[in-house]
Formats: sequence, C-alpha cells, structure tokens
Amino acid sequence: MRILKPEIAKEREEKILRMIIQEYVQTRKPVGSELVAQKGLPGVSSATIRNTMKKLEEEGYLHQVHSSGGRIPTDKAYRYYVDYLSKIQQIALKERQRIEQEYAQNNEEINRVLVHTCRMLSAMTHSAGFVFTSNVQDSVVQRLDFLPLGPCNILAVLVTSEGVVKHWPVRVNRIVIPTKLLMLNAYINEQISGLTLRNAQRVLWENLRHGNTDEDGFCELACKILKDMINAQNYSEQLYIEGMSSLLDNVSSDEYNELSKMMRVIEERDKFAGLLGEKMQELKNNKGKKVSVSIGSENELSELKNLSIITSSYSVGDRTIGLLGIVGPKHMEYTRMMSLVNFVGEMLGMTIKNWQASLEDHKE
Amino acid sequence: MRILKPEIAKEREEKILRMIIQEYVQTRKPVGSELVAQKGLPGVSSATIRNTMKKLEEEGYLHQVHSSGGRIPTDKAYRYYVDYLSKIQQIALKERQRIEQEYAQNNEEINRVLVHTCRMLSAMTHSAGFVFTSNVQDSVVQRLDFLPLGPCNILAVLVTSEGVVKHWPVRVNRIVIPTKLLMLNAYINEQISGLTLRNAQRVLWENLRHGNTDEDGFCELACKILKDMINAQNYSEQLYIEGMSSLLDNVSSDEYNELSKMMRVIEERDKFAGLLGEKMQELKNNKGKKVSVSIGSENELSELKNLSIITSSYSVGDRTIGLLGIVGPKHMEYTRMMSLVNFVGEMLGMTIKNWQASLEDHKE
DNA sequence: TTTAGCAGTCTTTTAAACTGACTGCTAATA
DNA sequence: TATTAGCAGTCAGTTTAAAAGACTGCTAAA
Repeated sequence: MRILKPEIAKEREEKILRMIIQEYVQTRKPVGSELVAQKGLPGVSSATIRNTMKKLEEEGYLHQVHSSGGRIPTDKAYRYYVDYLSKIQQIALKERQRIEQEYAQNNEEINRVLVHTCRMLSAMTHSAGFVFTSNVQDSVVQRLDFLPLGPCNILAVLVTSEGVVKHWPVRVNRIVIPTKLLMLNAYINEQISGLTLRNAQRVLWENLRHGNTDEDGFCELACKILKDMINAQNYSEQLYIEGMSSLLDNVSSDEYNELSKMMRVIEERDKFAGLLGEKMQELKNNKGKKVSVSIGSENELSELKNLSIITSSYSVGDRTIGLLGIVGPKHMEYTRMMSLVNFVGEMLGMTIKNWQASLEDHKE
Repeated sequence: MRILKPEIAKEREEKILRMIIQEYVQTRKPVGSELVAQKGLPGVSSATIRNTMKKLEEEGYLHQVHSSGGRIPTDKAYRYYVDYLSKIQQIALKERQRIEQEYAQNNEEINRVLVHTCRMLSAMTHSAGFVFTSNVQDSVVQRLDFLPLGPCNILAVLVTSEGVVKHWPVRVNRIVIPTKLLMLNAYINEQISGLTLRNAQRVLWENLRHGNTDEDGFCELACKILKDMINAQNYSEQLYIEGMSSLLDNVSSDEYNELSKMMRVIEERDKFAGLLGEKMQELKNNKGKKVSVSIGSENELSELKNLSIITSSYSVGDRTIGLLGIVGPKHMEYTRMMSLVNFVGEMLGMTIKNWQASLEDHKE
C-alpha cells in the first residue's frame, strides 16, 4: 500500500527507474538508453527512454558521470526504489536453510552467538555485519554477583536475561569481607531479579531510604556499585562487528581514498555505535517497523556517505532487545538484503528465547 | 656484538645498503646510484656505487623493478639491516612521554588497557596494533567462581592474575543448589589460588582420586567444569587487535589487490593467532630475546608476505605473560618500531604489576 | 680500485588522433 | 500529444608516436 508517492507518476518511468537500478547494481556500470530499451522495454525506442531518463535526471533520480556516459542512480533513486519499487521478496530457500543450520548448534554461549551472527551476515552479503545490543541499564537482570578480588576490590558480574555477560572491576573504600559479600549477593538477587538494571538501582535506593535498616551497609555499597556500572557503560561496548575486510571487495579503484576513512570511522566504533543507538530508539518508538534502510548521505556520518546500512531489530516476545544488520556498498541488492537481515533478526530472537528456556529447564 | 656476519664484508657496501634501505623507507621510491653518491658518500662517484649495487643485487639484497629504474631492498636486505645494520635507538622523548601518559590513568580494567594498548600502538606506528595474552590454561588463577544461572546451568568466571576476566556458561547434568555452589567456590579458591588453571585441574583431580571423600560430588563437578573450560579455549580469543584500517594508508594502488587478502586473514583471527602462539613459544624458550621481527615472506602465512610483524613479549617479574606488537608494511622504520614496541611492552608489564599490587592494597 | 663518460634500456609523460558509447535535439509520424 | 528515427555533438577511453627522464652497464683511462 503506497501511502505517499511523490513526483514520479507514470508507470513507465517507474519501470525504467527500476530497470536502471537493478542493472546498475549488477554491473556497476552506467546504464544507457539503448540497453534499457532492449532489455526492459522491447517495444519502445531508445529515444523515448532518453527523454524519460532526462526527466528523471532533472528530478534528481539519476546522475550522469559525464555527458556522454550512461546514467547511475542517486541516493534519492535508491530510496524511491526501496520505498515503492521493490517487491517484498521471499528469502531464497538455500539461504534460509544455511541460516537455520547456523543457529542449529543451540548450546553456544550468547556472546559467541552474536559474533557468529555478525560473521554470517558478513559472509552472506559481502558486507560488514554487526549486532548492537541494548544498553545494560535497560537490560533485565538475570543474575548479578559481586566477587571478592582483594581487600578493597570487587568484580561485579552481570548476566542479562538476553544472555550477555558483562563485568566491571570496582574499587571500594572499605575492606570487603567475603562472607558478607555472599550475603549481599543473595540479598541482591532476591531483590532485583527480573528488573532492569536501572530499576534495580532505584529499588535498592528506595530500600535504603525508607526501608529496613541497612545493618552492614550492604545496600549502600550495592547502590554505589550499580551506579558505577551504569555510568561506566558506553555505546561502543554494545557493538559487535565483523567482516570489515569485505568492504574492500568489489570496490573500484577511485573509491579507495574514501575507503580508508569509512573503515576508520567504523573501526573506531564510538560514532558508529552512537548512530545505531539512535536508530534503535527510532525502531523502538515506531513499533510497526522492524527493518530500516539508510542510504548513503542519509547516514548522519558524512564518512559513510558512500555506504548503505540495513538494520533489523530483534526481540524476545514484544521486547526489542537489539539491532543487527549490515554495512555495505550503496549499490547493493536492497530487497534481498532486507529480507535476509530481517530473517536473521528473527532467528537471533528465537535463539535467545531458547536460551532463556534452557535456563529454566531441568532435564539434560 | 656481531656473532655472524655473512657475505657482505666491506664497510662501504654496508653503508650503501643501509642508505638505500633508509632512503626507500622514507620515499618508497626505487633508489638510484647518483642519489646515494650525493647524499651518503660525497667523495665517491656514482659509478662506484653502481658497481657495488650490482654486486648487492647479485647477492640477493637488492632488486631492480625494471632495468632502468633504481633498486629496492629485498626481504633479505631488511633482515640484514635489522640484524646488523640498525643501531639500537633510544625511543624519542616525546613518544616516550606520550606512552607513559597513556598508562597514567592507572585504575582501568585490564581488558580495556589491552584494547587501549592496541589502539595506541596502531596510532603511533600507522600499522595495526595487537596484544596476545597467554592461554588461560597457563594463566595463574586469581579467582574462580561458579555462579548459579538456572537449575542446571552454571556460569564459570575466571580472573587471572594478569587481570583478564573470562567466563564460560556450563550445563551440568544434575540440579545445582546455590548454597552448595557457594561452598564449592570457597573450597576451590582455597585449593587452587595461585596455581595455573592446568595445574588447578590436576590438583583437584588428585584430591578426588586419593584425597578426602567427595561428599556432595563437589570436586568431581569442579573437575569437569575446569576440563570444559580448558578445552573450550581457543587461540583467537586470546587476541586483541585494533587499527586495521591503518593498513590502508600509504598503500600504492597496485598493492590493493593483495590488501583484501591480508586484511581478511588477520580479521579471521584463527591463523594469525596461531602464528602468534608459536611466536610466544619461541620467545619463552629463548629467554634472552624479547623483541622479534618477521619480515615479509619470513611469515609463515603466505597472505602476509607483504607485511612485517614486530613483536615484543611482556612480563611480570620473570613470567612472560603475553605478546604485543604491530603489523605493518615491509618498508617500515624498523629501528624506531622495535624500540617503540619494546617500550610499550615494558609499560604494559608494569601496569599489570601495578594492578596486582593494587589488589593487595588496603588503602584508598 | 676507482672513475668519467657514453651508449643503451625502459618508464613516464605528453600530445594527437581515433574510437565508441551515449545523449540532445529536431523534424516527421501516429 | 506522445513517440520515433536519425543525426550531430560530447566526452571518456584507447592507441600511437615522440620526447623526456632516470638509471644502469660497460669500457677505457687514471
């Protein structure tokens, strides 16, 4: 259902635009009128196509690299293609099977599953693959323990209900007595299991303020540590990314200069993870939408203006718990990529759900 | 002290070879006889230099890209340079200060220190920077805890005496009772603290065989988990690497084809980590040596034949606990890089030592 | 041994001519 | 009015030839 359909009205124009994009994605060479006439519209003369192509260029959908060359799609054209011209496509059976197989060895650690997900995404799309997990403060606590490392040192270990394990060393300004720490652990897990980390901190603080007496200063200590943990979090630690070297494949030699910048900004993580953080917020707010596409200059990072990002959220039940996707060349097969990323998202969600179930499970 | 000094005997030949290497490293252009005569040997005519250069080429130290071009050093030349021609160089004061400053914020988590070390190495050398930690089974246990995750699920958390934290989820075929697990933790840490993981497993097994009775099956459980942990370890998890995009800088266009392969093999980790594993063994066996250089085809991975690797071991006391270094273009400033990598290795060792001390520390 | 000098080799640069792939326009056509 | 055929014009890419530039190798003399 096309809600809004700007400017391009006529069917033939759309057909021509679609053809040019598909042809360009395959060949990566500017597309000329003759080719379109032959391959896509046998009854129509190339002159007609030329007229249309000129109009499309004036409207900003096509670009001519030089006056006698064919035309290539602009970012606007890709956007139009993704929004209106691409038919929803079933993921190919072979790919589907490969993905399902990849998730079949079920009893892997979730951290490793995330890395494998990146690798698989990368391998299947010849792009870089990534997974972006929610911020720990929004994660539901599966288990939180404080381990004694030294007289004044504690290691906080958090397992989220999504299976991600995080740890922070904490230095406290009192001497830690191991047996008391054990009691603290018991107390905490009783109090906050099932809450998000943020809420856990709130609950403990409430307890502290007008709750029971805080005999050994347990509650206060726990509060402080939780606060530290929340503050220490930063975006880039939520990001897994693999397969960056794929970006080097299929790159024409004039793009090499840009490439170094692109890879650097992704590798440095901070900016890129920030971008994904915002995207996750968007997808959470817009419940209906799952897959998102950012084409070239639509990306807020100017370094990524020659790349496109395809993202899907993944969830357990109705809780969106992360993002995954690919970063690749603008001239990618958008429809295939979108359905693929979407499917992987579903599989990852299911895998995490299974992991949760296996925790409850009593049998071998 | 030159132990062995093959083939090239005369001083002038060495001087010429050294000049050519240094010049080529700076300009990355083939070096001609005239330039050497002018810059390096004002009293000598270019014809003489030519004769010498021809001889050096016949001996395999120089290579002519084409008959009328200047000459470039071969891998053999770099090797000779590193072994005999490069004077040990003090690291520049500025660089030294920068590195010291980087390690000044002392109370960071070790995992993060390792990542920062990679980044710094990369930034200062325009190469990729890496750290390779010892295998956990050879690491001394600082603390090992089993946390209850579910009826049949345990999370094993290991802190090594080098400050590295590792965790494994373990599924056991019995129902886990949290309070018993606590007792197990206490028992284990009492028994194995200060041992390597491998030895810890052995000790527990000995205890099990002809030691005290194993009332609740604690010891057996612990043994099994330790065994799993040791087996699950693989090389690539010991490797931290950052700054791969630096390899794209300063690369001439004809090298781009190779580049993709190089980056892929490093990114995939397994093979590269294997290489480093062997190198660590070498350095451990050869106590006197700390810094190691592998030039181009000396690397066992054919994909890396256009790169050089500079490695230094780092240690606490007399225990070598890891490797760090850089991967960069063959035409690098070997002497500067070697002293820099060496110094960073020393700083990292000190930092870990300080961390250990801070654990013992009672004061704020 | 060393050197000056020159011939020879091969890349790089420059320029000109040519080719091929398109487009834009115009005038005719349906 | 929409379409078309046909042709002139544009410009990147390729080819070719010529010239310049950067070295080397060799030889004969110092």
